Amino acid sequence: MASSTLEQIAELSGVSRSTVSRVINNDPRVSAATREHVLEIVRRERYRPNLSARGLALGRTNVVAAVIPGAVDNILTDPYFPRLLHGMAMAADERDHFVMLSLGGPGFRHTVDEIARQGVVAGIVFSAGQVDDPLFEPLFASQTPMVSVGRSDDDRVSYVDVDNRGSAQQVASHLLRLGNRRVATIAGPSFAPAAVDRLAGYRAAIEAFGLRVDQDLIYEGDFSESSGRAGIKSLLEHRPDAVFAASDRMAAGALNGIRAAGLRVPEDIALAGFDDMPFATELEPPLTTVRQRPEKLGAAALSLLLDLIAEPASPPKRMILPTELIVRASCGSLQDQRERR
Amino acid sequence: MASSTLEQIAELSGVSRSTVSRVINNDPRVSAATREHVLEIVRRERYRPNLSARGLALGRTNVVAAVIPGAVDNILTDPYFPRLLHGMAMAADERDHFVMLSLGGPGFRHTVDEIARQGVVAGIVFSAGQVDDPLFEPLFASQTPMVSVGRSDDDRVSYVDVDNRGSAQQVASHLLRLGNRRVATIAGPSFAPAAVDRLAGYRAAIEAFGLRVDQDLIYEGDFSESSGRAGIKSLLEHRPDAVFAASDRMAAGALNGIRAAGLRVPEDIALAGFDDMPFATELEPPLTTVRQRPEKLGAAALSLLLDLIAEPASPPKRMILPTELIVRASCGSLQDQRERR
DNA sequence: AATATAGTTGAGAGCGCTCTCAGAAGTTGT
DNA sequence: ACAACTTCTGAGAGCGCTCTCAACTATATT
Repeated sequence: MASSTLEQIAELSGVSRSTVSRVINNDPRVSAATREHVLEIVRRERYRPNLSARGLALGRTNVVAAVIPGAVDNILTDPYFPRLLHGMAMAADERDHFVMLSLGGPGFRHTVDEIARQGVVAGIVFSAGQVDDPLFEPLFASQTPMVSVGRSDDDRVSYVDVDNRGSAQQVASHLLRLGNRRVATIAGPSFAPAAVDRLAGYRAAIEAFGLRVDQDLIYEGDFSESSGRAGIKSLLEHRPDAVFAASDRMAAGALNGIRAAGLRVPEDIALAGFDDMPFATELEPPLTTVRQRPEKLGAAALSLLLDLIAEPASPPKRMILPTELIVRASCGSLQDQRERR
Repeated sequence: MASSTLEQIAELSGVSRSTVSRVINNDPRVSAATREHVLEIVRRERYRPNLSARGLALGRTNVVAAVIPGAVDNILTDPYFPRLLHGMAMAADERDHFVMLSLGGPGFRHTVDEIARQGVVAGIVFSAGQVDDPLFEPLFASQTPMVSVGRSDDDRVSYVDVDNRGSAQQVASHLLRLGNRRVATIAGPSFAPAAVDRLAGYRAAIEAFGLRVDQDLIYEGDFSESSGRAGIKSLLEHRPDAVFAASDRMAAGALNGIRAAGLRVPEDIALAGFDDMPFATELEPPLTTVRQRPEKLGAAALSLLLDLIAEPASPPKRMILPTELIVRASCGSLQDQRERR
C-alpha cells in the first residue's frame, strides 16, 4: 500500500512537482493540456495526497473536531447527537473535510484545548448541552475557529440553533387557537438555553393571546420522561386544559401521568411536545410536536465553521434554522373542542 | 495561537531538538536530570507536538477511523452506535489516539478506501450492520489495519463481538427452565450475523433441553418494533408459551401484540428480549433481556486495532465479550409457572 | 524591432517532527 | 593505564507537501 507521492506523479507525467501540486489544488496557472495529462496519471495511479504532509506544509488541517462535552450522559438517551454528527459528517465530506470525535468531559485525558492547541484540527463544532460549559472558555481562548450548536449570549461566538422560541410560541399558539385557555407547560431545565427559549416562546404566545401567564401552570422538568410524569402530576392540581411539554420525552411522561389520573388525551387535556422523536407517532394518541432536524443543524454548523476557518477575522456568524409544527391527534382539533363544551 | 515547536523548546532548555524529541516520546536514552528539566519547559510552554509533522515523519498517524456504513439508517433509531463510538473515543483517548468519524454509505464522496489509502488514518474500526458490506472488501484490500465490530467468517479478519449465540442460548434456556415448552423466537434478519447467532443460540438451547426445534415457532423479523408486532401475530397462531425476541424493540412490539390479542405477560406468555435498551425497564412488565455493553465493544475494538497497528504482521485477533442475562418480570418465575397450570 | 505583458513552468526552501549515525562522556575490566 | 563498553547527546537527513520566486515562452503593444 506504499502509495504514490507527488514526486512520483511528477516523474510519471514528465512535469515538476510544483505543477502536479497545482493540478491537485485546482490552481488556474496550468495549461489545459498539462492539467488533463497530469490528471490522467493521477487517476491511473489512484494518487491521494498525504494529509499529514499537506497539513504540515499548510499549517492547518482539513480536520474539524466535534466536541460534545456531555456525551457521557446525553448520547445514550437521545438520537439528537447521532443525528447532529451525521449532519456534520455529511457536510464535512462534501467539502473535503473530516470530523474528529471529541467526547470531552471528565475522565478524558486529552482535553479538548490540547487538541485545539496544535495542528490537530482546523476548527471546532461545540455542542454543549448547557450554557457556560467549562470547556467552552479554554476552547474559545485557544483562538481556534469555533461554532457553537445552540445559541449563546456572548456576542463573540458564532452559533447555529433552531428557532426554539418561535417554534414554542407556535405550538402554544396552536393550543390556544384550539380553544384552550389554561395552557400549562413542562419546561426544560433552566440551565439549558433551548429550555429557556422554549419557555420564552410559551410565555410570548400566552401574552400575544391577551392572557396572563400563570406561574402555577409552569413546571420545570429536565427533559426526561420521568420529569414529565412528575411535572404533570404537579400541574394537574391546577386544572390545565392543555400542556406543552418542551420535549417529546417529557410529553410521553405526561401522557402516562394523565392516563394514570384517569383523564384522556386530547379529550380532557390537549398535549404537545417538542422534537418529533421517532416514538412520537407511536404514542396513543400520536403526539403533536415540533420537528427539528439535528442533521441540518450539524450541517449548518459545519458550513459556518468552514467559512470561519477560511476567514478567521470575520465577525461571528449566526444561523437560526426553522422548525416545523407537526400537528397530530394529541392536541385535539377545533371539532373536539366544541364537543368538549 | 502560534504555539511552540520542538526547536523552540530545545532552545529554551539548552539541549538539542533530538533530546527534546526523546523526552516527548519517553525514550529511555535520556538522563533523568535532562528529562526533568526539559519536561518543565514543556509544561511551562504548554507545548504540544504538531500531529501533522509527527504523522509525516512517522509515516503514520494516531488517528483511527470509525467506519459505520449504514449510519444513515441505523444511527437514528438506536443508541447502539453512539455507545459504540463513546467506547471507542474513551479507549482512543486513553492511548493517545483520536477517532475520526466516517459514516460511509451512499452519497458520500470520500469513500472510505480513499481515506484508508493515505496517511489519514492508521487503522479502521469497521462496524457494518450486515455481512459483506460493499465497503468491506476495498477497505480490507487497502491493507489498513482493521477490526470489525461483529463477527466475520473470513478468517483473515480481526473482530470483536458479543457472545450472541451464548447469550441467546442462555435466555432461551432460562425460559425453558421456567417450565415453558413451546418457546418461540422472533429472530433478526438473516443477513445480520448477530441475528444468525442469536437464532443459533435459541436452537441450541431447545435441543440441549431435549426438545425439537419447531419451525413454526420461528419468525424472522428485522429488529424493528413493527416486525416484533407482526411476528407475534403470526406466532400466536401456534400457541407459544414463551417468546424470545432477538431485540428489545421487537420484544416491545410483541408485547403490544400479545396485549392486543387479549393475553397477559408473563401469565399467558413469557417474554424476553435482547439488548437491555433503556426502555426495557419501563415496559409493563419490565423486560427480561440480555445486557450488552456497546461501550465495551467499542473499547475492545479500539484496543485490538491499536495492537494490530503496532504489529501489522500479527495474525488476526478476535475477542468475544460476555453479556449479562437480566431477569425481570416479563419472563415470569417458576412460581408463576406453577400457578399457570 | 524592441519592449511590455500574460501565461506557464521549475527550482528550492521550509513546515515540525523522527530517526540513524556518530561522537562525547562516564564506567568497568584487565 | 588502556581498551571496551555503556550511557547520553547532537548533527543532519528526510517524510510529502505548498509556496515564493525566478525564468522561460508566446503574444500584444509601441
